Order: sequence, then structure tokens, then C-alpha cells
Amino acid sequence: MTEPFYVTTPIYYVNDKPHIGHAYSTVAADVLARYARLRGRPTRFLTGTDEHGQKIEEKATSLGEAPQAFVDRMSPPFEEAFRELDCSFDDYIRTTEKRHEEKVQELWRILEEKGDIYLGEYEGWYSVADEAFITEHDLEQLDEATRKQVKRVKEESYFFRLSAYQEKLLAFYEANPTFVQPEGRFNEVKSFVKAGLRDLSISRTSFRWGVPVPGNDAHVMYVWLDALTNYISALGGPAKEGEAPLFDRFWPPGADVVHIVGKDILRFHAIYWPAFLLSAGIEPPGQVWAHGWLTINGEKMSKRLGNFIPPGPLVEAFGADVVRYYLMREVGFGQDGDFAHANVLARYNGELANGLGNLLNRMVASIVKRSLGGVVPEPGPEEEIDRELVATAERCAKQAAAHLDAVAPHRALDATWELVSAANRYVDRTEPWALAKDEAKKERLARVAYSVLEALRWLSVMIAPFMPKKADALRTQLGLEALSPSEGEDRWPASWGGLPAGTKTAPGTPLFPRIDKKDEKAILEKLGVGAEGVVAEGDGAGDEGAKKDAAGKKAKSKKKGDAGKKGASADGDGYLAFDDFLKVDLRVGLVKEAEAIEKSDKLIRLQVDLGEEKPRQVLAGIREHYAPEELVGKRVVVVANLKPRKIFGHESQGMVLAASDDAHGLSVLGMEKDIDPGTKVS
RNA sequence: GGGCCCAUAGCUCAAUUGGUUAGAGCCGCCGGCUCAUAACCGGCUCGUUGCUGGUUCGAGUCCAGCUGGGCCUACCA
Repeated sequence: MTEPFYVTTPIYYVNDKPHIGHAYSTVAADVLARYARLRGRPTRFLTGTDEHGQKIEEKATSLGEAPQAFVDRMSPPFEEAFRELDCSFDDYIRTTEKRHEEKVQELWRILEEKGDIYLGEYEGWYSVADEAFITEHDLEQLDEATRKQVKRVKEESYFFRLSAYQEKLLAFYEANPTFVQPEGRFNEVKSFVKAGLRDLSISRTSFRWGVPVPGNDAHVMYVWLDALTNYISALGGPAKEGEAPLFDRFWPPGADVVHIVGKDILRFHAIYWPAFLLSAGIEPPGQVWAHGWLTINGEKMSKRLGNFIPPGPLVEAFGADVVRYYLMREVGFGQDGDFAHANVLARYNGELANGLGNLLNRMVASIVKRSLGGVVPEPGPEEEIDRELVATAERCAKQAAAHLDAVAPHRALDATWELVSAANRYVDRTEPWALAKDEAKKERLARVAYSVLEALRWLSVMIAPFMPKKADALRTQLGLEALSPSEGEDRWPASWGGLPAGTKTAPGTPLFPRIDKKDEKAILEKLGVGAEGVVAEGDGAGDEGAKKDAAGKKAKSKKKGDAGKKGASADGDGYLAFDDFLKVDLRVGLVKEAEAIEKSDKLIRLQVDLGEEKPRQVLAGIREHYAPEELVGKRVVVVANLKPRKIFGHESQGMVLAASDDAHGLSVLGMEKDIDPGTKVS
């Protein structure tokens, strides 16, 4: 495959410091880039930072800094973090760079020439946090922190005629059935487009920190038009013919482009971006890959929890390669996953140290060193078992490549470790230590050792996209040069026997020294992970290590437990255990306020005093039977430990009990006496 | 409310698109080996494939309904 390959990460908004989520996207892109280079493809890998927008302007101002000074300070830590993780980006673009701003303006002019930009007026709510205009309805859904940053605005705005692209986009999707991955996300995109597209406001007058609109300095560009353009501005395009070699080479047609994005920004990449490009007469990218979210030890990353993990300390504790390996191995690409420290350690010891590291060590530092003078032997005749190992290696290498081609890094590692395991098995079966004791079996020993060394050589290439340093360290021990991919040369292992006999091996320290219990504790403490996050042993305690798992399992096992009980009840039981009943926290509630939810026929929003600090907001679908006024002052029974849930955009923190039949309609459960709010019902 | 996706062993996931007895890794238990990083290898336990029906010679896979979960979206398909 020689088609040029261009892979990008999102450009990261410099409002935050780099965390493991940023690392994840960038490492994934890096794995693809390194793999493409190994295959000899011309490869371009871009990452960078997004630096414009109102949020940046306000934050800088609040710190008494100029926006430019602020972003100049905030951007480098991202670049450093990615370098620490050995991400091999060819370019690092910042949207405040001149080369970018010029290209954005150029794109604007093209869209304008095509008649897809017009000046209009926007009136409505604007969310500073989201840098977007929002509807009345959106407003109600926002959390408190965000809502504080919402402003009523009425301003002149330029619009992009997105509405004109609905059919064109759908046709484009039809013609490019793998444009968005995973497939489920593509369906979401399609149904969003089918629902109808409104013209997109693409300029602002309310702040200054952005790329000025050509010909109208009162406006700066909408941050997404600005940001998305980075993918081509970094290639020097769009440009006149012959003027931008990178663009000509790495943008379609003729090049394969993959945008790696988080699922949160999929819409911008899968709808707005191709629409802009279609308007400009530029071919859209080949694929937008939306990956999932990482939780940390089962918990959502959030500012509130303050559990953003910066990659630095992890790299320090485990090394970049191990962090990369874990991120790519643990999480099915495209799915949500969990970064659990205990699992890092489990995979490290189980797969890296015991699996691959030990294979290398037992062969190079022991058998070859002691019995073969530390030199790759001239292999003797091949036997059936040797041929089997070759066949396995060929199959695994092929599969790993296919999985990487399909952007399934976790599966590629799966296939790779199948070879690790086969090689360990081969060593056990052929017993080179026994062969070494018998002079007559020297030739056989040579073949066995050679087979394993060659398998290790293959592995050194197969792990290289994921663990570049370890790949080279492995090769060093085999007496081989570091990998140095070059365009047009496919280095992916395909033919057996490439390791030259006579090569001097260089046994060194174990590739992945085992981390024992004591070290584990020290590492986790240093990383500030609580002891409960430690346990890697699978005696059930390990489950608690990952809290999400614990929660998930709880729900799951409960479900199963219930099913089991139902099974039992089929025998005529049918009773609820008293303990189970106690799980339901029923409380007396006093209705303080009640108001109908406008857009709903059924829902009433209640503020119910449960004897807590603040009344709870509870939604009840009883409007057909009660007017809001008649509920105020009533005592009701509330299920107080129901999981909060959003209904119609309003959070409901409980449930009001009621019963209904055809004859009487619906009746809310009340109290005959004025029991204090908050009293437990039992 | 509408839509999309999902549900397989204690955990993480497979199952060649409807085809033999539903597999692998981790964990656990037992055994073997000893070159190796308390590593490695072998074996074993655990499944009504969420539930109920249907189509079929044959269903984890297709269809309908239900339950549970995730996501998208909003009075609109």
C-alpha cells in the first residue's frame, strides 16, 4: 500500500491542561502514523492546539493577561506531553499562527464566492462555555455552572448556508459508507442531518479573540470554522495549483485521510466540516473516527471531581510505552473504556513482563548466551513444530496488520500476543535447555533458538507502532538495528528467516521488569491512587479497584440475582425478600411548589420538601389528573433513592407514588396526618 | 416522545455474517516443568447466549414483542 496517509488528532482547546483523554487521542493517531510509516506509506501526522474564542479571551482577561500571552503559555504543555508519550507528529499547528489564519480567511472567501455565506442577524441565547448559540430548550438542560455563562445576545452574524447541504451530505454519506466510524455513530450523524439542517452562524461580534472576517473587521469567525480548517491549513492549503505540495500529496483525491476525534466533537467533523469542504470544492476527508471516553478508575473525568489525570506522572511511573500499550490494549477503539491503575499493573505483569519480556529473557539472556555463545545460530533442519510456529507467526502478523488497517489497535495487539503465547509454548515443547545438555542435539538446539529469535524479531516490528522504544530495546538485545522506516519500503514482517545467523545478541536488563506487590504499592501511592484502587488480585477485591466495574457489576449481578429469584418464584415463591424491600427509601414529602412543564402534556415539576436542606425537584406525570395548584401543600410519598434522571430536560430526583384505575383516574398517595417531611415510610 | 446501538462464563471480549459439542484471555483450583522476570506449559470449574414467542432441517446470529443498559434527538422524522 503506497497511498499517502494523513492522520490528525483533534486540536486541543488550551483552556485546560493536558490530561489522559488528550493523550489517548494522540497516541491512537500516533500508532496509526507509525504503522503507516512501517508499511512504507508516505505519512503525515498532525496535532496541535485550538486557541481562539471567547472562553480564552475571558480567561486571559480575568488573569490580567493578553490572550496571545495566555495561549503562548498554555499550548506548549500539550506539545511536551505528547512528546513525552513519544508521539511522532510531523507538525504541531496552533490556530493563532499566521499560516493558519491566512488559510482560514482564504477558505472564508471561497465559501463567500460560492454564495454560501450571507449576513444576517441572530437573536437568542449564547453559551460562552460551549461557544455556541443555543435554543431555549438547550438552556433548560444545561448544568448550573454552564448556565451561569449563558447570555442573551442580539447580534449581526454571518451565516453559512448549511441548509443547502442536507441532500449533498446525505449523498456523500451514501457514497462513502465508512466515512464515520464506528458505524453506530454514523447512524447518529445521518439521522441528525435527515432531521433538517439550519444555517450555521459562523461569526461573532461580541468578542475580538478570533480570526477577523475578511472585509468586515467587526466580526471574528466562529471557532469551529476556524478550528476545523487546521487540517488543511497545516498542509498549506487550500492553495492555487502547484503551490502547496503537502496539500496536493496528503489530501484527497489520492490520499487517505483519517481524523481521529472524540465522540463529543463528531458532529462538527462529520457534518459541518464536509459541508464547508463541499462548498469550497474540496474533497472531504476519507474517514472520521470517533473514539469513546475514558473513565478513571471507573469514575467520569470531571472538573468537579478533580480527577483529571495528567499523563506526565504516569509516563514517569510506567514509561511512555507502557502507558501507550495500556491505552491501546485495554479499550476497544470506538468504545468507552476505563483507565484503571490496577489494570495497568495487571496487564503490565501478565502480558508485558511474563509474556513478552520473559520470552526474550529466557532465550537471549539464558539459552543463547549460555549454550550458543550469545550468537544467532545457523538453524538446523526444520521440523513440523517449527513450521507450525512459522505458520502462526504469519497468521498473527497478517491479522495484526489487517486490524491496524481497520483502526482496531486493540485487536492488533490481541493478534500480536497470540504469537507471544505461541512462542512461549514452543519453547516449552522443544525444551532447548534439555537439547543443550546433549552434544548430539546441537543442531536441533540451533533451529529451536533460531525460531524463537526470529519470532522475537517479528514481534519487535509488530509492537513498534505501540511501543517504539521497547521495540528498539528488544531489537538491541537481538543484535539488530533500530527500526528506521523509509517510504516505499514495507517493513511489516512477512517472510521467515530474516534474522542473519551470526548476529551477536546483546542480552540486557529485562525488557519489562516485573513489578512486585511492594513496588505496586509504591507506584500507586506516588500517583496518589487510593489503596482501594490497588487490588489487582481477582478475588473480588480486584473488582472494587474499578469502581465503574463494581457499579456495573452490581447492577448486572443484581439483575441476574433477580432473575434467579424469579426462577425460584416460578416454583410458587414470588416473594420479595425483606432486605430487598428495605433498599427502597420511601419518604414523606411536602409539596412546596408545583408547576406544569410547558412542553409536556403530562409532566408537573414539583419541589418537594423531604426534610433535607433544599427541596428536591421531582417530576411526576400526573397533570392529566391534578392541576399544579392543588398539589401544593399536599403530603406525598416519594421514592427518595431513585437514580436521578432527566425527563424533558429537567432532572427528577425521585418519584411520587400514585395509583390509577380506569374508573377513578389517578390518585397520589397521601398522608392522613401531618407527618414531618423526610420521615421514612416503612 | 422518536431514533440508533447493545445484552454471550465471576471479569474483558470472540464466534468466518444461518451450520458440528458457543470459544479465548484474565481470575480461581489442580498438576507439570525448571531455560527464564515467583516466570512458562497442561488440565479443570463456571453458560437455559437477558426474557417470551416466531421463521427454519438447523438460531448466539434472522423476525416480533418484552425487560434492562448506553448514546443521539426533541414535540419533529
